[in-house]
Amino acid sequence: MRYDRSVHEVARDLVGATLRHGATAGRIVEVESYHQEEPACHAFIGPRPRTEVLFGPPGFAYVYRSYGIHALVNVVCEKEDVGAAVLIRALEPVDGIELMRERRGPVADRDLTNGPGKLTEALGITLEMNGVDLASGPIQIEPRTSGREPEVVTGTRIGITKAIELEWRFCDATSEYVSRPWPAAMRSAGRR
DNA sequence: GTATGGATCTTCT
DNA sequence: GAAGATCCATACA
Repeated sequence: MRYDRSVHEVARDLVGATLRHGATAGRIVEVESYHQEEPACHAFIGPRPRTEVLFGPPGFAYVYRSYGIHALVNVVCEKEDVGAAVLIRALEPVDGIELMRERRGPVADRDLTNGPGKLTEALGITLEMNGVDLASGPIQIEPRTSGREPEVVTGTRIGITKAIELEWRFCDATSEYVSRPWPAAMRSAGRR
């Protein structure tokens, strides 16, 4: 997978790919793209110590702390010095499901990885992995080569207060593991 | 089923 | 001091 191109193209291609860390892996079913041109992106205000990875070369992991509690994982895209990344928001468990259950505690299987903070906990991805190389590091991404074809649908991003009009959320409509139900417009169009 | 508040930390005002 | 790319427990319908 090449990451030195439009963050939105990469986001679409990541739906259906596999995110792997150690013995655990999941099929990516929901992502969002962020770009320094819009205010919801951490890179909007320019490079800061916390966000320097966003401005580094593509193909690296940007892991940061959200709401003081959770680790969220992103894939850095576009060329160096451009701050853009794809946030991984939900997975379907594929490998190491027992280990995920141990890490996540007593929750339903559906809740193992259907949120950005949940999937990092289930896969054991921590803040220490900020800046690791996805081509050689502990976190790997395997492009979809066979198996189920995702039905990619787009919508507005979730959990933000700025640039909420941009439809930069990409989901697999065939998956039960998206983090939230579809926006009303999608449901009324006949999707689930 | 929806609604609300707490946990906890980095960054900015 | 406040807000944020969140999750969970609890309360109520």
